[in-house]
Amino acid sequence: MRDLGIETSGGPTRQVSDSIALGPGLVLQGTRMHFRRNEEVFGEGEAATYVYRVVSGAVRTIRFSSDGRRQILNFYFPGDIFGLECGSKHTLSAEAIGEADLSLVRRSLIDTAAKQDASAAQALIVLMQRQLQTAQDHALVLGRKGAGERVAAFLLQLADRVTAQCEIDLPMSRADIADYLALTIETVSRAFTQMERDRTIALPSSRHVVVRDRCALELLEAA
Amino acid sequence: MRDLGIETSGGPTRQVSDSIALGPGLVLQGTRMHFRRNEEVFGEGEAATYVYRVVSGAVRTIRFSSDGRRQILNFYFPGDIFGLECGSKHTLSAEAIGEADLSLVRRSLIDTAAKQDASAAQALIVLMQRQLQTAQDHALVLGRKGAGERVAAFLLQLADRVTAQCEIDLPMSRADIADYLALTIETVSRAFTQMERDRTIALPSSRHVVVRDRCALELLEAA
DNA sequence: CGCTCGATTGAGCCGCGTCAAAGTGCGTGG
DNA sequence: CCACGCACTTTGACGCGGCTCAATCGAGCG
Repeated sequence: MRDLGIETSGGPTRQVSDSIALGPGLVLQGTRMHFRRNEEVFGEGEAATYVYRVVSGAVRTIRFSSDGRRQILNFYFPGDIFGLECGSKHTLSAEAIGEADLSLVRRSLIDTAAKQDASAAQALIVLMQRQLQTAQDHALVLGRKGAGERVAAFLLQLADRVTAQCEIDLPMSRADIADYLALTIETVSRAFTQMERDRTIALPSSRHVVVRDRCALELLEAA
Repeated sequence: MRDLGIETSGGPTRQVSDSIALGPGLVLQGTRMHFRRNEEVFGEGEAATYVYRVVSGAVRTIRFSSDGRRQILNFYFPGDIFGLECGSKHTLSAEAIGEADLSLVRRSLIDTAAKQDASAAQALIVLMQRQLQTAQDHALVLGRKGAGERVAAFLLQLADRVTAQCEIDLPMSRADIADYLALTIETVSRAFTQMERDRTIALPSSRHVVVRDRCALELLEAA
């Protein structure tokens, strides 16, 4: 893991105080850090010292299968919390997709808070439950959907997380989408092209998607 | 959900007191219940009133995709705890695979215990973490492995959970295995047959697997 | 003995991966 | 400002792995 720059003040990355809301009335002080494009936040096997909250940008969590192929397990966007998905050691790695600002809180602080405040512990459990739910949804997509349906599900999922419900700015590349959906970049690209042909979406640029017919997309997902 | 038979004493199913260890020195009283083959333990959308521990037999958790295809998310064996994977409502259903004895504990009791005892809350979080880890492993298998590798991974996973490291009694049908691995029964069957031809396993009967060459199995899984 | 349900085996097909070649956008340097 | 290079995306041709459909087999049970 790169130097977190918390003990060493005055590093090149600006450090702004930030906070993570854990429970009602319980807010933990965090340290803000900047990560560059494709920079690793933490790696598989490392000690899980911090929990992270996305302030700006986006983060992907990765695991590699034994033959070296990459599987993206989840994407995290501003407001999302990640890094608590494991015990003492990380079982996956996390990378900034583009330039990203994260807020860090020591796990030890969180554990202490959870011990003293039942509502904090409850909030932690709810966070874990949401993560588990997401992982199971993902398994369902990977197990039971075809290529077009996977891409449709992905777009709908993003659309629900974004303010402008029908304009999606993709922070990630086709390769990232492919590795998340367990497809190839070619298949993802073809799915986008097909949807554009069907007037379901518009693609003003490869990273900008306009949902023109949400119903058609939902129909596609269900297929 | 079927009548839990807890308020109504003297039902047809025998009720034996049992317990669930939540933390060091913290054990919750549970009620033992018997479930028949393919009987539903709880259903998607129902209120999540209980947490369950497998005493004997095996349980599968299920979700259906929008087109009606079944995905098995996990199998639970004696000692395993399930039913805490969601908030107030179940987002999946659970069924007994064969005859099964389960120990039930009210969630309200667990929540109370977690509020009063920090180590209990910690134990809950560890349980959730393990579930999350399992779900992510599953996603990796579904996303990145071929048919033979999936079946190999499945057998190795079972072998590690069973006392006799190389003799596996499968409580579930080929259909269950197929729906867990997101394959068809035919493909699962062919994978078994292939492994038998390669002398990697022996199949004295369709539900009984003998691992003859664990290394070959591990090699297959990694493929 | 014959029925039924689950498992196995075979033949053929189709969706997605693989390989290869353009096409596009953007930053860099002349 | 334009030329170039690089990374990313798109598009096409083709092959293969796993799904579909169908028949057979085997075990448990009335």
